[in-house]
Amino acid sequence: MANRAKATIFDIAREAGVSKSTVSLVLQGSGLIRPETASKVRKAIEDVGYVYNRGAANLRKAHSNVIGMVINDLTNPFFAELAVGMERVFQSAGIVPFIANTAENPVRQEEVLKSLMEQGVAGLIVSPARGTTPGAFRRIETAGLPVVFAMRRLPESRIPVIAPDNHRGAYLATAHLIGKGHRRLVFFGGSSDLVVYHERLGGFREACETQGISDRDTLVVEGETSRRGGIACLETALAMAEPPTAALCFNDAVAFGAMLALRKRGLEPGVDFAIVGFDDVAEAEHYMPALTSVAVDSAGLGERAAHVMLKMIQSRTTRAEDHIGAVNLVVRESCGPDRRIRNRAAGSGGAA
Amino acid sequence: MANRAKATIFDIAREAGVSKSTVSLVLQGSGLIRPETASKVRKAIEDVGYVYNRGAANLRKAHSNVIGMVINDLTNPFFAELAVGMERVFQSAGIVPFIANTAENPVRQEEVLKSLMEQGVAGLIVSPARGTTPGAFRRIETAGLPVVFAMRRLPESRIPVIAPDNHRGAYLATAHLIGKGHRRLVFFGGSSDLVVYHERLGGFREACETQGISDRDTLVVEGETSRRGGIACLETALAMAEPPTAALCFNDAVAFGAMLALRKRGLEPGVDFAIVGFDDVAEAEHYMPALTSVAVDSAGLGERAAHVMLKMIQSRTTRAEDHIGAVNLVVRESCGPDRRIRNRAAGSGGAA
DNA sequence: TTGATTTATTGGAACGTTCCATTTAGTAGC
DNA sequence: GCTACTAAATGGAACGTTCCAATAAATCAA
Repeated sequence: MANRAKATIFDIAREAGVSKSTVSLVLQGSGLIRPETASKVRKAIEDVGYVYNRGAANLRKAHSNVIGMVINDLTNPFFAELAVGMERVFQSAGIVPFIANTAENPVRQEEVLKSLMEQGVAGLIVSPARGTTPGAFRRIETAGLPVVFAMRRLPESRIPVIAPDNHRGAYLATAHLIGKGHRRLVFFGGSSDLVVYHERLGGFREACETQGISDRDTLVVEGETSRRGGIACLETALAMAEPPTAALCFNDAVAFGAMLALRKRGLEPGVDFAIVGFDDVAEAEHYMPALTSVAVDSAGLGERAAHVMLKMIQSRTTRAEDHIGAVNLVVRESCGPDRRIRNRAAGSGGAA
Repeated sequence: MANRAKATIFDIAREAGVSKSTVSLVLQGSGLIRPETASKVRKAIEDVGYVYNRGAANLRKAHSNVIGMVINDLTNPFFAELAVGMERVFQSAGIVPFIANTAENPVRQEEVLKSLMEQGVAGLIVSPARGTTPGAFRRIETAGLPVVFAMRRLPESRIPVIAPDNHRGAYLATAHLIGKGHRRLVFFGGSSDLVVYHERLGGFREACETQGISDRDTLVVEGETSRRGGIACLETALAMAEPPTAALCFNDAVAFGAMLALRKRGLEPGVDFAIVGFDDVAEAEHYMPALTSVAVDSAGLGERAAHVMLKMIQSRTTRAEDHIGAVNLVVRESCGPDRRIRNRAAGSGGAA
């Protein structure tokens, strides 16, 4: 069985006593060949341990069946979820997604994109690394390859974007805190080189304005988007003269960090200080106390992105509509009312 | 710029006024071409927006520069870490790893492996899905493609394995619990269709035997390897007539679940009941209480697996030594001594 | 000057497939 | 028995590279 040199359709042809063209037809599941011939060929394929050479095929065929998925941080379950969502729909479309991780490194991203293109992918779904230069996708665009951005967008690009409604999510969360009676609010974590940051911060600010919280009572503490960053943010905030009583965090990791830091100081999250997260990762529900967070349905967005990509490939276009996914605030235990001014609050739905 | 039909080396050749062979040589960085000619060619490449067709190249070249990484569950940060470790070393070797997720589904795994082979990968690093049939890798083996298993092994396979020393890890953890004075121990989570399960359970059992804990005082509760599974395990264990006082959990997720369930019953993990996890994911350190766990260094194992693969490719072999990675127990706060029999314990290192 | 040697460049065949146009065999109509 | 058609199978060219052997140009030794 299985010679050293790998088998080709010619070997199969010889084995089955037909021509290479017939083998090719069988491989493609053409209805033109007689069933008996087909099964004879299929047996030969099995016997010689043949493996299809897609590279050779793509030389003649219009499009390949692989699409590339470029993710900025696979170790963040939030993005991993996104990838998994995409995979679900591609799988049922007979497309194989290859995932590559850029580890938030634009140089690495460049390499990965290049490699994916050379491999002849039919399309690209990208969650761009922080610090991606505006021109990074020019090559790809001029090559006419369909691309969609997921979760993140680039400042001035015309590439379609699939992302959650960050502004609204932040607005809802902030409004909730204000409704609970909080009057001194802080936004924790993130940094301004991310478009998402501005979107979320924008929602936070709008809610404050709308609901009559003055600028002097809102605070913004930038920081790493990690547990560690959250810890640092909380320390900073509580060191202030008139510290805030509630925080909207850039994401759940920051929120977990903040809660940790509260505990360390003997404060109880949700009682002594209200915390709201963003993304609603699986862990949020199981935390102690369970974290109130803005659910963005990343798997759903992944599916959406995959569908958009499928449609783009099918209609051979490189344009598509943006899709802003609905978000909703999942209220759990991490954000009770402001204890010190409980009486002042007209309070919408106020269990402690 | 950039015509519709994609540019080939012929287009570049015309543009630069040289032959296709010269262009090919430049592309490969051959030292044979005059520097001025080379830069002329490079300019042309830039001008026409050329993208290299690796499929065509692989038709003639011996080996491709992509290796496939097949992961059973990308949403588990533990495996994501593994992937990231591998990526680090491949990157510096000029190899592009494509990651594919099987979502613990053997059928999906089959598809993914097939696709990767068709793509002409140079090798495969696989963390096999639960329930993988013994024959699943026969095709690949007869094709002479180098494969290494990471983290998990298949019952009777000759494919090299890179994995942590599960037995020893479990032994260490169990011995630690016994040293703390616990006499009724339980093993939480996992199921017997995983080789890893038997390894870890084996370490647990050996420690119990060696240290004189009778079979009657040890308990095994199978369950999902998730938070949910951990919750269920704890409920089962505490419902018993003479419940255990300490648990070794199959992995950290199970441990988190168990701690959650303890809290729900008003019991304090680490004080009223000792919990040890396995894997030492990032979260373990930040939990409340911080989780004692067996650190396996998954990123390090990933790097190791990548190195082994590199060596296999280089020496054109399909054999390699197994590598069992060192583990160590990271003691934190989740496993104090048995309160009820504190006096009986000779106790090695016994802060509550 | 001539032949030998080195340096730079080139054309052609090959890689494993698909697709098209053609051939061959089989069936129906008359 | 002939033509007209359909169904099944086939050979050849093409896809975009790499590699090898061959050429052309430049340099050197005598």
